[in-house]
Amino acid sequence: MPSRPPSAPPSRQRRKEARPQELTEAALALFVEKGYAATRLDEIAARAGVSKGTLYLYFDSKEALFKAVIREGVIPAIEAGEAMLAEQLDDPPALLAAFLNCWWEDIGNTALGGISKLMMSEAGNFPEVARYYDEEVIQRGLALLRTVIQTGIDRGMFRAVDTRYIDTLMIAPLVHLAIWRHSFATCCSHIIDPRAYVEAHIDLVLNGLLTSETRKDNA
Amino acid sequence: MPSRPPSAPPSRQRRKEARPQELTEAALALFVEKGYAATRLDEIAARAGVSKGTLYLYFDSKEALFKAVIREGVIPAIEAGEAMLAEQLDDPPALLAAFLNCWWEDIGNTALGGISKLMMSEAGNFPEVARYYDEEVIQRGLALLRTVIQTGIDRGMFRAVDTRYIDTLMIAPLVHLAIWRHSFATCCSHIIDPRAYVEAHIDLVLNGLLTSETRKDNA
DNA sequence: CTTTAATGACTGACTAGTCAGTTATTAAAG
DNA sequence: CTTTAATAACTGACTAGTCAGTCATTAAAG
Repeated sequence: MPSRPPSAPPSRQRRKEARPQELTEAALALFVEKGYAATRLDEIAARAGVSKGTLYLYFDSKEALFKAVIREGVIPAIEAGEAMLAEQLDDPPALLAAFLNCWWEDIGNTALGGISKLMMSEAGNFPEVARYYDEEVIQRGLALLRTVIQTGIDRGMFRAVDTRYIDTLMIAPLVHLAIWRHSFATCCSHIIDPRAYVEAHIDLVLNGLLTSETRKDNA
Repeated sequence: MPSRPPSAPPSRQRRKEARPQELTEAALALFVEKGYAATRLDEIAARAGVSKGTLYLYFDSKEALFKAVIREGVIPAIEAGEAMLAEQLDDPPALLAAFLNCWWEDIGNTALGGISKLMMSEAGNFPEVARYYDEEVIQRGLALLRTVIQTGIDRGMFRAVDTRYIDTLMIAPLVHLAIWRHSFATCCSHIIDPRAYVEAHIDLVLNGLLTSETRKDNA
């Protein structure tokens, strides 16, 4: 065994840098699958390829690990949402469709979709985390949606619907699908094609929002 | 101890008849609030006003209790759904609106709404129960919805939308609200007015389904 | 290059506490 | 007295969290 590789350490067992993320990833998967209380720390450690003791080198407690899982998973979600905000508001219907499509592709269809289920399940057991999640993720995301729809209404392209809950109504079927895939989908046959589902949803709500003048009927 | 009270036993401690339901009610409330694994049998028994030992007189195990909670809660749901089927199909739009309203009032807004959350959370841990619930509740309910919508399409009142997931899309926002009220609603301010929410949903999807000829625009 | 010392990531056996499930006992009802 | 609903103390399995020790790696010394 001569000289060490110049730059990259080849296959080490020590991964101080990577460990926390490996652990939170493993924890997320298991928390989503089995729930917080039913997941043992030994399992999480094993899935991450370390021992339970190692887990405690990076996280003070099971609860601290849970919080880290949420916070770490949520930061990309916020960033993804804010990135979408950067788009122009020139064409509200197209922007709404794009927003819903992107939400599914970048959030619902990724590990973040599992966080939706996890938070719904555990909100009651972790009120502080739930409040954080509500304020930093849900309310922010809904505000983006509301802006798009309000613009559409202001420009006379969308009907003057009740705007109090229209944002929630837009996203609910997508969240529902994300949750479904982490619950019943794992044990029941009834398979859903996400693409077709999202497309059908967008078709439905766009036609529900558009005024009779703006919509191009296909009936 | 002379003669007993003529008709009603006044205040007994023994309630063989009523116990099972009292226990499943208590269990449902706690399972929904905290999740299955995080709920202790002592708590359930205490909430039902008995000791843990008594619980074992009526249910063999925690899992058996869980199954009883679901089965007992689900029977009324099936019956309520089937009752709605009995209605005529004369006016699909009105029937769809009635169905969604009734679902919220009779299911989402009752203890059954909690079962939605519970099953979503625990489906992975109880695959057999999930399959039972899927077949006996979800699929049956969706079939009813699909019938209504298909009739509307056949009669030219609804657009010829993709019917594969339209049933799920109709009910998803209501299930979402039911789950929300048993999760984030318990710890986050953001209050939702169910009536207005359901009404806004019906308005949106009816306008999304109706053809341009049939819909009366309010824009 | 080889040896020695130091480091710290990692381990797994252990402790303390929790909780599902059991059972010996009590007491009410017939 | 017998039967049965109910209890409360008990047990054993399981798991969150701890800690004394291991070992791969690095760096200094010879």
